[in-house]
Amino acid sequence: MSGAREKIIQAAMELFWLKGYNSTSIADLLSRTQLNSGSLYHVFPSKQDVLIGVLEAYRDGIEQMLLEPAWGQVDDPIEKIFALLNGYRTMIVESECTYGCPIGSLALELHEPDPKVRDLLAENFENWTRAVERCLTAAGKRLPAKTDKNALAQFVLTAMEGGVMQARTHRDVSYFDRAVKQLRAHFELLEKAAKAPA
Amino acid sequence: MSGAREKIIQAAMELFWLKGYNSTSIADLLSRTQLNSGSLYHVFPSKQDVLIGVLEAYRDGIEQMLLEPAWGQVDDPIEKIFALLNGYRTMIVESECTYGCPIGSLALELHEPDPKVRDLLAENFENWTRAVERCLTAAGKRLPAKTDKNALAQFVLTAMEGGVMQARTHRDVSYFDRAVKQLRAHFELLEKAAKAPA
DNA sequence: ACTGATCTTGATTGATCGTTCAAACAAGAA
DNA sequence: TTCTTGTTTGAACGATCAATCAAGATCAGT
Repeated sequence: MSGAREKIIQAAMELFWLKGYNSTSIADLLSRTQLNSGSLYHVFPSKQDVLIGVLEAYRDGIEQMLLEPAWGQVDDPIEKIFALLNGYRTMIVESECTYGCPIGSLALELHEPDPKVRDLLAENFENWTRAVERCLTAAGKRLPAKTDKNALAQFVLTAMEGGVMQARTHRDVSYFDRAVKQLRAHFELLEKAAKAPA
Repeated sequence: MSGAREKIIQAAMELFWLKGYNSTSIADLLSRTQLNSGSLYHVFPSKQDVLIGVLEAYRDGIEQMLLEPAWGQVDDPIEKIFALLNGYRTMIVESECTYGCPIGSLALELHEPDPKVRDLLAENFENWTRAVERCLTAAGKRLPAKTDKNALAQFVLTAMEGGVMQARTHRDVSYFDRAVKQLRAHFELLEKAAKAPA
């Protein structure tokens, strides 16, 4: 019964997010968790296994860590999507525009990831878009019938990742806000098109 | 008259793109350029100065490296935008879906960049969006008069970066294609709205 | 040929990296 | 007690990192 694994995962989630994977050393993890190297390597055979643990934690925690907080008091399915984006906006502001999506940052930092790692990154993205896609399906006839909901859900992720990237690069939330505003405009055009079909 | 500087920049552009900044060692640069460490440090005081040189090279080369090749035989201003995106598509395919935007990858990899580095990253993004914005301006009345052309240009970058990120994560161009398709749909809705104002 | 500035050589530095492992420790079963 | 099994300790390892620098080479100007 050692809480070592949880302690390490928690510290690694924060450090990988703050400094990235390559720039986080085992020594960083040890000093943060107050463990010895042997204990860490008893639980995780290698640094990459810590990364895998972190990605699994994000994957398994998307509901309670991300969706539930954002959707607390939102019912409208399309507003749920923008509530989710607004959750990211909050994190950007709270971090003084240094926030980066943990998954997106890792996806770009790791240039030749192990298949297992790449699969977990993809799985995280998929769970995210699937959640958005459920909202789109719930929106029903407010969107044109021919709408490719999977592609549109991916587009929401695209807008989020691109917006986060630019906001951090410029250290200015307004870059994120403009991306969301454009996405909002796109949704309004879609809703208008659904009402008055050509 | 030493071509050392150019040799290093060229090698660094490729290596930073392939492996990232942190994972590219000075030794990598030396073996690639067949130089000795002293020569490199004679030209660049530190590794970060190599990065700065690379970012300046991207900034100064955007016309001939990126825009001219993509716009060779395209006149229509809106098609120019999609020709630019198609250029990225080509690079994704040619790299077997390992392509990452050099600037975007660096922007996410460097978590606490020197102000000079951050400014250069931002400058690169700005030049890119400015080029797109010129296309939007050239499109004139095909877009609604109230269109925020700066925000829309940023949105094109957003779509590109997000699409590239997902295509690489999934090792599948179709993720990029879907992002472009959604952007295309957005432009078509805008053009339609411009013709028949509410 | 001489001088001074510029550039190159490559062995070397100290720090830090991920990882290992023999030894010590803890706790339950026999 | 004694044996077993699981866990922790932390010094140490070899590799690699960015960076240094005294010494030598090269070149232009005189």
